[in-house]
Amino acid sequence: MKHDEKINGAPEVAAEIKRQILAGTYANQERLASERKLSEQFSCARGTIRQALIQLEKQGLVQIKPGSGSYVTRPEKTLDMSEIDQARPLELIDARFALEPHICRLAVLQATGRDLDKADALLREMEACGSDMEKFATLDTAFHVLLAETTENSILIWVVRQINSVRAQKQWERMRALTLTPPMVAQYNLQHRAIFDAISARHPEQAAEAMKRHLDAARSSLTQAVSDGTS
Amino acid sequence: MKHDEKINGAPEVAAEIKRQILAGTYANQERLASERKLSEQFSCARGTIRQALIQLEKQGLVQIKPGSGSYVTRPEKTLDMSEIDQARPLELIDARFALEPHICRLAVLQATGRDLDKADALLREMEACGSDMEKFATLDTAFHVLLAETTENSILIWVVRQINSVRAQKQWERMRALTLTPPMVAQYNLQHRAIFDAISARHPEQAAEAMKRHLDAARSSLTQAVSDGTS
DNA sequence: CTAAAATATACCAATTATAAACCAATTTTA
DNA sequence: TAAAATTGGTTTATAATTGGTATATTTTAG
Repeated sequence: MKHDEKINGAPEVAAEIKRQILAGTYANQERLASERKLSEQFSCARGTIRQALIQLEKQGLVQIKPGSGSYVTRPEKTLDMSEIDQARPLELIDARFALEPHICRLAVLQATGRDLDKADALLREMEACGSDMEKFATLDTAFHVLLAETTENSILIWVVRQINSVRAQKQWERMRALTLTPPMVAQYNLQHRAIFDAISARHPEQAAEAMKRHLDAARSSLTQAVSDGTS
Repeated sequence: MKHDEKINGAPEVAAEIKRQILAGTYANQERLASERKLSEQFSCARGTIRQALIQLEKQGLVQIKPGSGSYVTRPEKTLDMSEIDQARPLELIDARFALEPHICRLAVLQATGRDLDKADALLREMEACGSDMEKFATLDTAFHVLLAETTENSILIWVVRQINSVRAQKQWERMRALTLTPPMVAQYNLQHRAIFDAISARHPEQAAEAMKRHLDAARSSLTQAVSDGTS
């Protein structure tokens, strides 16, 4: 694989090498090409390569040894927020499958009249927002966060908020545009109402099952959208 | 993907660049194209690009460095652990009740021979660590994190790691001292082994049920320790 | 028609990139 | 073991690029 790519500027070079390292092009502790070779591959001066490598060393991705070379030092898979916000939609669905049914069970045990009133208000808004998909998506997020808040479990509340902060931006708008059709909105409204009714009636397992059906529907529309997009 | 998009007006240009930044087109701290290049891409005058960038700088999305370039300054998502690092033990158990049974189901679908070998090694270490409760606690955490990693779901991995980082804190040491008795360790070892066996046998629901029994035991010992402490 | 916005152009100052040469440490070779 | 080759570390001067600014013209909107 040749790299006669036209990349100008130390930041761009650093980004490219970083991409290669994270993509697994180099093994850990492997010595990458000398600064002079790299300057040829990237068609830039050695000083530019040098600045890029120094930048990468500050990030802890490489270790520069004088007289020897630069070595990849990929310490460990450190998952910070920057990596989970590139999570794939199906990963998110799986995570929600893990969390939200049990959140429903806990919500049944903890829900107050106030909680139910707020949820009911959200549902009415959702059912009334017609073809405004972005508004529906916002309210949908609010509904699921509200369920988490109902549990009064600070960890669950925090996790659901973090996950939904991922969903609130990025390429998820495009995904919503593909999956959030009026019929799906109608189905979601019915399923939300089923969840709400089960919680109101204090039936933990019914609520959990209703949530599973809801997530199943979300997963189906997602996989269908993906298969449609790739066919 | 070329950007010969017909966009007229500084506000529109600013909106488009903002969209690209928020959509993740640019990495954080990445230098975007020079004002002259951007003016070509957007087919507009440099002054228009300039106004757009100045507007974005006021919004804190980019930082303009004279003579250097414009850099994306998307503020790092600060994962504010302050809300959960004082979570009560029972909240943690509930959160794990939500997450880990389903993680077991997913682990059954994803587990490789390597994963099972690593898990088995951890279990043997745990079974061999006798009365070294701190060592057992560390390995126990590693085991549950390993299950999450087996799912290859970056969100679940991240959540479990975050939750376990809470569990590693000081106040939990005292809790472990109260709950981690040799009989409990023996029980946990049996339950861990049951979880492992169910995953090895590719029985999702058995694995999930084994995990529920494990968490039930942890909850029981916790509530008992609390009632003993307060009586 | 008028005023605001966008364009086109030119120039300045700061930063960055380039190229070459030389040093010191390491690795390879004889 | 010693010499040779390679590598990162540094300096220097020069060239290219970039944002900052000003001006005049053209286009657009009211």
